[in-house]
Amino acid sequence: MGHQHATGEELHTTVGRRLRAAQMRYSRSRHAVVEVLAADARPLTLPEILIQGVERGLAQSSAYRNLNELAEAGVVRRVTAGDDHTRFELHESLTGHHHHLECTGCGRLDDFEVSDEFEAGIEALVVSATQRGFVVDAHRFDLLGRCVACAQ
Amino acid sequence: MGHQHATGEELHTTVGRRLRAAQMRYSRSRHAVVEVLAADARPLTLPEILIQGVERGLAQSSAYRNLNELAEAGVVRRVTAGDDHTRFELHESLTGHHHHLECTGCGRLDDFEVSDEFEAGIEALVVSATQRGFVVDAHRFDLLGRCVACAQ
DNA sequence: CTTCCTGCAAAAGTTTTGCATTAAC
DNA sequence: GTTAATGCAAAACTTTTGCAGGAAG
Repeated sequence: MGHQHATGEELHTTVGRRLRAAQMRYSRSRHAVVEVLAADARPLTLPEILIQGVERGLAQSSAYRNLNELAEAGVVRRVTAGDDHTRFELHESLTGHHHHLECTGCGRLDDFEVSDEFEAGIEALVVSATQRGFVVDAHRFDLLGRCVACAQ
Repeated sequence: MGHQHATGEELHTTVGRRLRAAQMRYSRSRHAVVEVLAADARPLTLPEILIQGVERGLAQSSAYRNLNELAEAGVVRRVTAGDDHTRFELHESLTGHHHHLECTGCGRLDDFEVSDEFEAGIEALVVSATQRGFVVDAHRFDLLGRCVACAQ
């Protein structure tokens, strides 16, 4: 939903290609990680990934290792939020550029897309930062508040 | 620089008032934490705070405790970034609203102010999120890239 | 003086790593 | 068959907590 890759097959083909280009194998546990991440349009914590991954034979240490390796290969992106857990989502080159709604109650993040006008406005800020000698690669924009469940 | 409180005395008076209102004491170690945070216009990690704080008799466990308590009292704000360390800065009610430049090389964050037009553009997004049932309290906007030192 | 805060050391929680075994190609 | 990836258990780190002693008001 809202992903650039409509079918899972297409996604796995792309990921497989990208891993092979990095001399990495598309093993069963990496496949499981990608599958779990693709199932939700929001970043997941390691415990969340494990719940669904364990039944596909995914061990905790492999999950951590896979996520780091997949991030290095440009398949996964680390997402840092307000609580103790690092979160992970598929890379924007696979799902499209988006931002997040972060619930300060339960910690949950949901994907959130913004208007093109807003994205264009960011460009002016990039110029300003560049003038300070900062080389801009990306940006992060989140709205913080209460999700539907936590708003009571 | 860019802070609402020009003098340190004014800052400590405000902080002291805010703590007393919360039935908390402005102890020596809380004073040290505030002083260290006020000295830099960027969020600091706990190790960074300790380096300067130790010589003022600041213990690690007290630093963590103070930072959490000061955050609860609205004097300090937790800032989450890309690495393993939580960062802390003075609350925006003391320093003014701002955003951050985050270096993906060394992890450093620096304060960054944006135009009023950009801030106004965020309001439209808040409306959009509200329509999804999300109650917005705040926002976070960071530019990610390489700081002057890491850009080579 | 009474209550809150501190410091130490131990515990808790998340993430990483060493190494023998297994799976991918 | 080779080489890379896995799984287990142990280690490394960051952050929190219990409790006796000390400081703030």
